[in-house]
Order: sequence, then structure tokens, then C-alpha cells
Amino acid sequence: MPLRVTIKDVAAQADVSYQTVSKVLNNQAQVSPETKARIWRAVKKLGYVPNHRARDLRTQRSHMLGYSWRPDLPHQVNPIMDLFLLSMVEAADEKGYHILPFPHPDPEKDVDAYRDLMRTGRVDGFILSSIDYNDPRIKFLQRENFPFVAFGGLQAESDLFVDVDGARGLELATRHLIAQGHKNIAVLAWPKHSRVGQNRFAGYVQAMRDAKLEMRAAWTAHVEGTFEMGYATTHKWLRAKTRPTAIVALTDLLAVGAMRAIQESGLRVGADIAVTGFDDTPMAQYLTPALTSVRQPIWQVGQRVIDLLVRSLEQLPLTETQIVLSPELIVRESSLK
Amino acid sequence: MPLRVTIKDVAAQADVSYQTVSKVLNNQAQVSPETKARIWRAVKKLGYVPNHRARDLRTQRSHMLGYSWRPDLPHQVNPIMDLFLLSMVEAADEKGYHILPFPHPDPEKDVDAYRDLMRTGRVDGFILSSIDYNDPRIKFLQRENFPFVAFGGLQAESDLFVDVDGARGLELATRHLIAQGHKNIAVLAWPKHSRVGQNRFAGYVQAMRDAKLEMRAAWTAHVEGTFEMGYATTHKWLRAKTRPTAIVALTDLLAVGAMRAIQESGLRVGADIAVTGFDDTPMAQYLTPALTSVRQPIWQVGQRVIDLLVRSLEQLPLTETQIVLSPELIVRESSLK
DNA sequence: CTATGTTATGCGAACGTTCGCCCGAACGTT
DNA sequence: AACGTTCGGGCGAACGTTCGCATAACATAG
Repeated sequence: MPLRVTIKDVAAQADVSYQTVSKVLNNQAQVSPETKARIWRAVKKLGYVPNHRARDLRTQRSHMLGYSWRPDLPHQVNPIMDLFLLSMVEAADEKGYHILPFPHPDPEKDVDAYRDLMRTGRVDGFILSSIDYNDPRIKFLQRENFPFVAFGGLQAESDLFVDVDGARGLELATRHLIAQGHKNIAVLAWPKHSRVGQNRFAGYVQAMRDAKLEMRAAWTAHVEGTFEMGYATTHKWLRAKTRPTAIVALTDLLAVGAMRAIQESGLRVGADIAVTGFDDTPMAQYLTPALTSVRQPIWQVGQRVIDLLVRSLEQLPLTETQIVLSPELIVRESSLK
Repeated sequence: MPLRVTIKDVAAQADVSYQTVSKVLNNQAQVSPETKARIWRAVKKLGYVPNHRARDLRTQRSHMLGYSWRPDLPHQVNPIMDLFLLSMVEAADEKGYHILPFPHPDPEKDVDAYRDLMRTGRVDGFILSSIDYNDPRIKFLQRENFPFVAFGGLQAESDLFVDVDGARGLELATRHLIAQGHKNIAVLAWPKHSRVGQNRFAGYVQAMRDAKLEMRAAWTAHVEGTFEMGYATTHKWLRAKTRPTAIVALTDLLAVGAMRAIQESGLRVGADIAVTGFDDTPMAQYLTPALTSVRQPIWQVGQRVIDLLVRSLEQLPLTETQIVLSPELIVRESSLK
């Protein structure tokens, strides 16, 4: 048995031309059941597996899907992206594809990395995440007419994307607090230039309006999503004359900052001031008290994204092209009296 | 300009045979400076990039490095692995390689996935992590003589690996507690079948012996590395007649469980009972009190692993083949009075 | 019995590279 | 003047597939 078993070895074994073997493997064209069986037997016997390099060259496809993610903080971890990646890897594997992760260089030059992977034939399509308003990558890929699917909402009708309804998430959290009897609810939001941030924020506004509750400008903070900003902002709120009885945060990190500030003021999180987060970071469940948080269906997002992308690559019918999934509120002690 | 610019287009433009272009691109063999320049000009003008698919077929290499990681818990996040992956992706990219992540199936069948990727020519080598004693993957790859590098120590002289000195890590943590005046130090360790666990545990033993402190069997727990086990074990310790004044844990999760148990007993973490963790999970810094933990140089591990693997693939000189890096103790409030 | 169609298989070519060998010209060297 | 050497570059082949067309064998119909 030769070191590398090729289609020709199989052909010799089965006593047919190697092209016929190829036909059987891709079961196209008619081949008599007997020879078919003979060929399969030979394949099994020799332990043949098709060489992907050769196939890819011939078919001009790579079965690779490029994915690049931006760490929120340099050399720090983005737990959401990790799970997302894992989900995509598994989904892709099932369909005979692989994920090719590549580094995310400085925001302006990043189109280069995409262009390179396209031109060299390394990937068949891309998965995009952390989309900005007017993301240059989107324009570029559209112009080049190269397949991609985004995690995050786009505008154009033609775009493929999967998104999580962030507004719905904050609405759930806010409604939950209102149901607990809270009226003075502050919000720790992101800077206004963030599309994801504005989307989530809208959910808070919606819930407050529906309940006819007052939204004070002083209790609406648009800040960077860090622990420090959550801490500092909450601290400020606690020193004011009237203070909120509940705080909804756009991320867990902001919520954790808020919790710390509350505890340092000698107040109890939950009993005195309720707090909710967003993302259901692994740590949320281990905090004291455990943090109520909005959990995104990241696993499903990964599955759907790959499904969409592979379908579009293989020209299969697309029943849905723009998928919006609902998040789920995980209620824990931090929002209960 | 044709849609796909190939080497032949460049050749036509530069008025040489396409094989000569290839030679220039891989700068091997003599070509006169003039034609060289002419060819490069043509390359630039046409925006040529070599087609990786074709090159890979011809050279029988894929420039892909397979990596599969096992989530500690199904559908849960392993923050260490995430950073590790990111580091490898960047290191590989610099050297013209890519990481190919693939799913980790059930432990017994996983060799199949490795075999498949090898046979189909998808990858040139593997990175292994989460190594067990007698890991079947290692035996398999050695038998097939396929290049790989492990994150985690192996035995054989010939093996390539990068490891973090877990014993040193626990030694640092234990010595730190001893320096704080602690004498009754309990340890939350892993089951004995874990090689990583035994390695770390040895560091605790070393530090205790050096300080001539007593190690009570009752204060040595070999348990699964979960929050629940940390919590339950610590609870048990606290109810005993004499209780430890400090607890070293083999993972942050165990430490967090211990912290919770301590706090629920009305004691103060740090002031009353000191606690240290391992891994410096992102959450460690946000806990109340913040958790003292051993930080592994994950970024460096990723860089070194890729360096080793690429060197061995390209038959470059290997100065070191078995690299052990030292972790670092990050002291926070949980271990201070 | 020829014409026509169907079915099963074979064959040449191509995908875009790299590799090794060959060859002609220029240049010294006996 | 004849002979090596070196340099620059060309040429055919190969990597392992898939694709489209050609063709042989056989059956069916006129």
C-alpha cells in the first residue's frame, strides 16, 4: 500500500479508469451498480480519502470560511466570541467546511487581510462580527461580490445576517425590574456611536415608556463598557440626593462595577438596589450575589450563521436571509429583594 | 485584466516563461537583476498574488496547523484556550501559516478527526492541548510520524512541547501565604489521575515541606475543579473543630467556591481566611474581594508553540525543544489581611 | 438489418503552481 | 582554436482531482 492512496490506486484496484472513480465518489452520472460496489470496496480496502488540496484546486473552492474577531481589550478575552467560534466550528464541520480564524489588524487596514484571503483562494466566504456603522469591510465585500454573513444587523435587503434582539433583551431586564416594583431605574449604556449599544438602549426606553416611568437624564449614562465606568458612574448616583433603586447595565462588566460601588457604600445588591447585566458572562453566576443577566443564544447564532453562509455558497434555497433571535433573561439574586 | 491573475499573466506581461516568474517569486536559482525587476514590476502592475490552492497541491503542504480544544464544560467557555488560540493565530499569521480549529469529539474517537485531517492533506501539523496521561493522540501521531507540538509536558526526549510550570505556580501561592504568617493551609486539588493537577499539587507540597509545615490529610481535597466542589469542601472544613486559615486552590473556580462558602459562614475572605486561585480568569479581578491568582503566560505559550511547530516543519534549527515557562503570582485582596 | 437511442465507461484536458533537467550564450582557460 | 564553467532562462512534467465530451456496447424501434 503506497504512502498516499490516490484515486488512481483505487481505480487500479477496482479495474476502472480513475475518472470513473471520481464519478462514483461524487455520485454524478450513471455507473452500473456492480462497478459502483466494486469501487466502494476498493475505497474501503485501501482506506482512500480524497485529497482536499487537489479537489480544491480543481473546483476552485477551499471549503474554508474566514473569521476574524476583535478582542474587546488587547490580549484580553471575549467570552462571547469564544463560544461563537466553537459553535461555528462544529456547524461548519458537519457541512464539510472549516473555519479559518485570522488576526484582526488595525481597523483601517483590515480590508487588506480580507482581500488577501480572497485573492489567494484561501477562503470561500467570511463571517463578520463586531460590525460598526458604515463598516468598511461590508462595503468592500459587497463591491467585490464576495459571499459573507454578518453577526449583527445590516441594512440592505440583500444582506445575510443573524442578529440578537438587543432591544428585546434590555426590555426584558427593565420589565423584570418594574415587575419587582422599581420605579427609579437608571441605565448604564454605551457611547451613542455604537449601533449595538443604541439598539439595546432602545429596549430600556421602550419598557420605561410602556410603564409610563420617568427617565431622568441624570440617570442615563453613556459610557465605555468597563468595570471602572460602571463603578464610577454608580458611585456618583449613590451620592446624589435621590438615588435609583435599580440599575440596568448594557454589559456584565458595567454591572459588576455597579455592584462593587453599591457594596462599598454599605448597601446590599438586590435588597437595596437591584442590578442587571447583559451577556451572561461565565462569571455572572459566581458573583456574590449572582448577577441577573441577559443571555444571548450564541450557540444558535453560530449555527445559523454557518447555515446561511454555506447555503449561499452552494446556491441552496434560502428560506430566511435575515434572522433575528431573542435573548433570554436569567434571573438571579442581584435583582431580587 | 482577467478576473484571476495567474503567474502566466505575469509572465506574458514581463515577456518571460511563467516558470521563470515562479523562480523569481520563490527567489531560487539565478535570474538577472533586470528580468527580476521586470517581473516584479509586472507582479505589482497586475496585482498578482500566488494562488495558495495550487501551490499547496504542488508542494504537498497546506500551511495549516490543526488545533482542537476541549471545552471544560460542554458549551461553556474556557478563557485560557481562547487567549491561547488568539496568540497562535497571530504567531502563525506572521510566519505564513493559519490555524485550523476543529471540533473535539468524544475522547476515544478523536484520533479519527486527526487522521482525517492528515490524510486529506488539510494540515501540516497539530497543536495539542489538554494532554492526558497516555494520551492516545500522542501515540497515534508519533506512530504516523506526523509533526505536532504539545501545550503540556510529555516524556520522550524527542517530543516538542511548551509547558507552564504548574508546581512553581502553586509554590508561589503557598509561599506567599506562608509569608503572610499562615500555618494551617488547606489545598483544593484535582483528582489524582490528572497530570496537570498532580504537577500543581507538587508545588504546594514542596512549599509546605520547605517551611516545615504540617500537611493534614483532612485538609487535602482531590476533587473535580468546579465551583460546587470548592464550595462544599470548604464548607466542610469550616465546620470542623480546627479550621484552616488559608486555602490554596488549583483553579479559580474552586477558589470562588471557597470564597462563597467562607462569606456565607460570616467570615471575611482575606482578613479571616486567605484564598488563592489559579489561571487568573478574567473574573478574578472583579470579585469582591479580588482574587489572588497564578497567571500563566498564555500569550507566550502560544507564540512558542507555533515557533516550535513551524521550525520543525521547515527543518529550521531548533535550539530548544522542550520549553517550560514560569507563571506569575498576581496578589490581590483575597490573600491579604 | 440499419437507424436511433440509451447506458456505462474511458479519455484528454484543466485548475495554477513548483521542480528538475536541459540548453544556449558568454566567458575565461589551457 | 577547442574546451570546460558559469549564468540565465526555457521546457516538460507532475501534484490529485473534476469536468465535459467521446465512444463502445447493447437494446429498441422502424
